Amino acid sequence: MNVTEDRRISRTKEAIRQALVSLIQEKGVDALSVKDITTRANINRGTFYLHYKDKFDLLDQTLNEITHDLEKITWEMNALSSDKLLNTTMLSAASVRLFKYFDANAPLMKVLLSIKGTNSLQNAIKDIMWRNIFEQDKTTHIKKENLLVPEEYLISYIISAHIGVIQEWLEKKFRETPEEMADILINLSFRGPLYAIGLKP
Amino acid sequence: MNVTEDRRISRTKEAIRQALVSLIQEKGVDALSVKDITTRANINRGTFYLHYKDKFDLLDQTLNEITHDLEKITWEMNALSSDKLLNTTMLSAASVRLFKYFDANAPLMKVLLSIKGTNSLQNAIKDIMWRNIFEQDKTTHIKKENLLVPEEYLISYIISAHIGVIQEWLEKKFRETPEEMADILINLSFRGPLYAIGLKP
DNA sequence: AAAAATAATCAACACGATGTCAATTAACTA
DNA sequence: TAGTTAATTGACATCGTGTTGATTATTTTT
Repeated sequence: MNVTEDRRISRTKEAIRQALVSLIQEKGVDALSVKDITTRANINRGTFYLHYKDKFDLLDQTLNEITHDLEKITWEMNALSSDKLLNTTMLSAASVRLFKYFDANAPLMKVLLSIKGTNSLQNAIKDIMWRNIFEQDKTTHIKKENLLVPEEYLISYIISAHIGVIQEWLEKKFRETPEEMADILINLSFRGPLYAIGLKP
Repeated sequence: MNVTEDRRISRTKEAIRQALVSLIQEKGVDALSVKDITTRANINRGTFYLHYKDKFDLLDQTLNEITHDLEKITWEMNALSSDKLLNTTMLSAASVRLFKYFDANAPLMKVLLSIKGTNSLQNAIKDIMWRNIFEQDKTTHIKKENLLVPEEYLISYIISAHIGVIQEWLEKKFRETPEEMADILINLSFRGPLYAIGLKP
């Protein structure tokens, strides 16, 4: 078996990806046809179907690639952390790295983040965050018997809050730097939104 | 000018609404055609176009009606509150009322909540919550100069968190009661997620 | 460098959904 | 009951879809 992909395939897929991104920015993901994509990508419409079943399959595969990227990043960041402690410095560094990735792929991330369902980026991020923040061999350990509310709602609350902030950021024309965003997110998470408001001392 | 709508129109729109809801549950909103809807609604396809421009227009108008309902509910709840104080009892009652509405319209709410963009239910809820929680003539007043993080991120964080919990709830087969959900949400909001985890004393 | 393998192109096809229209029928309102 | 308005019907052109078989072009292998 051969590991290297045929160059023609790489080129085609790359062209499709670029067309997808640019067209999403222009007309959104709903009003977007296979024909649009292939025309923009300068490839035959039939070629598209050699690689993807339909538009949704393309989005699915794209989602998988992005998810893989994100997992790789968090994995690498974890490897960097010498001690098994969950400290703010490490978290901040990881956040910056992720925000940079989001920034570089903003148009795609916007669309993928807005898709719900079992096989969504939201869920993928949910899994990644859960693994990296709560299920690690670190000092902070959550005891389920201590939970005041059902686990799933706690997760949804925290993850949705974070994704909401990221989405707000992605929609901006002039975005804060990844470093600033990491600060903001850590502030909100650790001091809490009520503190950030100024209600809690 | 006549205020009462022609009965035929009411019937047609009602049939379309019902067809929309049932079909959304079966095949989702993406794989859903005007033909599907009109067939299920037992009306002529042409009739659909007498009332809506296309599928998205139908979703838009539906969104507007839902938004209107929600605004009416919060308005009524506010009127009930005799004093101008923002107390937990009132908040809880309002939450219960809203959760009941979500419950009764679950299939539709699921879809509408998953739609992003300027004209989305997410944004409508954002506006409503903002008006009702932060901008009222009550004791709690937020001073923008006290904010630790930019206002928009704070809003996104809080609103997204709440919507995330609601969505998690809507996806369940056997849902907690509106009363239980109101408790959960108030617990998360006022004591904070970290407290709910058991990390904060 | 030639041969073998495989990807991309092209043209054509049937199919289904879309949006519109004019003429007709049916139902509602006043 | 008369007048108004909504719904139906059948038809139409248009567009995107997904597939196919034959052909060309490019890449990989030997």
